[in-house]
Amino acid sequence: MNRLCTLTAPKGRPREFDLDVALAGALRVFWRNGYEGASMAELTAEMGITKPSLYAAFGNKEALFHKALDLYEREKLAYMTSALEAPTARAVAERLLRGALQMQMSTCDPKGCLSVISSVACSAEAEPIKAEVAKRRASSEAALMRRFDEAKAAGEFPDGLESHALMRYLFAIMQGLSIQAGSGATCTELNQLVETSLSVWPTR
Amino acid sequence: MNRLCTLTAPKGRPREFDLDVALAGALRVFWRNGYEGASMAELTAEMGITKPSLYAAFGNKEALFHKALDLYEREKLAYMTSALEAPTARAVAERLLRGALQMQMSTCDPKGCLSVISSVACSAEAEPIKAEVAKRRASSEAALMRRFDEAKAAGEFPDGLESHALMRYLFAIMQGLSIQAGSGATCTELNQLVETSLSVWPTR
DNA sequence: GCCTATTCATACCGTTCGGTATATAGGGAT
DNA sequence: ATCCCTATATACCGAACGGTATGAATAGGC
Repeated sequence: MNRLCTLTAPKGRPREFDLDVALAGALRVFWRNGYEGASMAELTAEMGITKPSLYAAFGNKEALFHKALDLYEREKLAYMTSALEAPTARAVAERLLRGALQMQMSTCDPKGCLSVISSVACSAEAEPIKAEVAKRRASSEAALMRRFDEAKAAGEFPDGLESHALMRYLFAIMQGLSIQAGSGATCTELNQLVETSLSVWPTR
Repeated sequence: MNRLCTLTAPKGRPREFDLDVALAGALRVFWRNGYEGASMAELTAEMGITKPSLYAAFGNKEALFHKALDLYEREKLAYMTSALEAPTARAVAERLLRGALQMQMSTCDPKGCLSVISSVACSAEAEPIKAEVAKRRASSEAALMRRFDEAKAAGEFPDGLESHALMRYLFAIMQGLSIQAGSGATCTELNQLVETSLSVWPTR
């Protein structure tokens, strides 16, 4: 009864596709079209699998979206957590803005930010989707606010400027960046936006 | 053959609903749900008319959306054009930001900005919608840029700060404002965002 | 009163939506 | 070889989608 690997040969017929590859395909579709704009037909086409395979492997459309959102945060939003390690609040902001810019300049990924797209779209059916995205965004906001609280305690901000307000301001710029990227702004224009934001960043 | 008013009694059976009231209802639905998220069933319910009446009066869903977008710009975005008359670039920005804030604080209107919502959502079918919104936004951007060009010529900006870049920066903040308003930010938080943006506005 | 023109209400069109029942194919254990 | 379990492919489900055909209702022009 010596089993060398129980993971690679579980039981019945092995699946013929790669879970990660399929999920990456699903992410692309959700990213391009939003949750409601992504049809099962387009999803299965891009993932290279049939509908029953999709449902067996991922549950349903909403569960698939959650897994795609996990992948998105893990692979595409990694710069956000690492940016928090920068030495000053301004450096954090710079790494966040440049990270967002760099992501939008990728020619192989869809434009815009999946989180922003999903928090906007759309009808009543997608309310749980919006709620989930809001929850995750709140956690990102909390992390950045903690970092800015440190910066404020270190005296990096002008008097009267709350870390909470500055966090919200920085997020607004990044959200605006993704909106503009999604509606056809050029890399030059997005770069101008980042540079302008950095040039007006408050100093004490 | 003296006709006092050819407009009020055209020919056949008079319509039993008010065009403007119905259009206002359509605007609410598009505003809440986006173009694709708005179903004909919800539209007709909110407009208080039946589907054939809708098609006879407005054409089809896309034409109805265009008319609703016209109404939106006329009634809800009027502050944008009037803001351009402010004496300085900073005053223009202040009126734009406070105008956007005031609109988001209305308790009877949906949250977020219809233009932003429509430019994000959603699938391939809605590509002409995105294009139309992009066209209108470009005209708003051009108007603000002309105004900032004047300001730059008047020496209101620091050296190296282009009016184009500042216009894009201000739009980004307003877009971020509408994103945050649409995902449940409180009036206090949105007000903080506006105040912070104004407090860092560049001066020469 | 009758014709014409327009609106209204109902019922329906074909298509697409997310999701599944069913039968077949393929690998591990015995 | 047989059994068991899982993945595959096809074909299908009811519901909702945007849009329309149809006939009754309601006005003006003659």
